[in-house]
Amino acid sequence: MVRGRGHGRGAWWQDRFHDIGARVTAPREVVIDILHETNDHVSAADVYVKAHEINPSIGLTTVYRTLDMLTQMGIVQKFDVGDGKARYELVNNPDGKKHHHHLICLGCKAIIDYSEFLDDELEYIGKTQNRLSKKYNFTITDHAISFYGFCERCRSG
Amino acid sequence: MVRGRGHGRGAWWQDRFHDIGARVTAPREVVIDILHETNDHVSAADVYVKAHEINPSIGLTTVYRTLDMLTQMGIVQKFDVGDGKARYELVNNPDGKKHHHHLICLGCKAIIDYSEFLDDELEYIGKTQNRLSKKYNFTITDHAISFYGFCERCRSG
DNA sequence: CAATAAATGAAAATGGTTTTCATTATTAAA
DNA sequence: TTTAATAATGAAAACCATTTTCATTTATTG
Ligand SMILES: [Mn+2]
Ligand SMILES: [Mn+2]
Ligand SMILES: [Zn+2]
Ligand SMILES: [Zn+2]
Repeated sequence: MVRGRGHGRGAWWQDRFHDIGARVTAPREVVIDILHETNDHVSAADVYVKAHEINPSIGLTTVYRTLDMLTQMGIVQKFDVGDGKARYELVNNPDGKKHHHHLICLGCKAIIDYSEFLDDELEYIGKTQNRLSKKYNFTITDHAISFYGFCERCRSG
Repeated sequence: MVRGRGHGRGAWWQDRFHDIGARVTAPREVVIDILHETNDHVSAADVYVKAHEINPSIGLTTVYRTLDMLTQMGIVQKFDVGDGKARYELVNNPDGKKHHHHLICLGCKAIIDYSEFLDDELEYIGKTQNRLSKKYNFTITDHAISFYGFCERCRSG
């Protein structure tokens, strides 16, 4: 781990960028700031709208490219709710959310984070992961648990 | 063509169709046959190609519509691997697969079914589902567990 | 068979995402 | 600081899975 570079707030991701030979640019900084400021599961278009408010010269293409790159780096988690557009959220970094999973409403597509009961999860996932990777000769690097159903508002309709 | 309700091979889905007032048509029969014959996680285009071989007059639109309808009815499970096209598989019916989850290769997008260790899963999921639905006032109807990683072939490259 | 409405297929539209390419900006070297 | 190399950018176009439209066909019921 390279140290002595990231001083000051918000420098951690710049270190990560330097480590892989990627440049620190204004559009990238804006995108990451936006991800920091929201607690939501945002689409590329969501990010683009906010980025455009901050700096109208930032294009949608760059938003996509930055989100892809951050996903590749493991800084951002990309996932799908079933409405045709990918969602993104900061995860597993100093300023982002910790390991968690989702409740997804099939009605309004709302996403609820949950990170309770992680000890039970650790036990179950750990054991299962071990057995599966052995049995199927498969290197497991990540997992996702999603519960589907209906939120309070959508339960009536 | 017309069979008595609940009698004969392949009639189970026709009953389900009748029950919701949907008609039993040739294209729908072809699509369901194709889903039966494969053990794969197929895309709409995959199904279309096979359907077209059997009956060239069947259109892609109808394949989409049938897959949607079957998903709606819970006969088919639709899900996303991250390559931009939805996948479908028969599930939870007399001729389909039983409850299971997936190992997804981030390299080649291969999907491995697993249904082992269901007793451990039942315990963990059941407990967690109970606690979550109470805490978030959320009616849970389904869940998905996915492990991501790399299959044997993709581990080298 | 006739009446009726559901289902179908071809073509066009949609919409999220990716590609292309000329221009700009970052970075390390001089 | 200037410069050279090249990574990054944005606008527009392309892409492509999925959906919509609509005229036609077909399953179903009596
Ligand atoms: Mn989340
Ligand atoms: Mn499966
Ligand atoms: Zn809802
Ligand atoms: Zn693979």
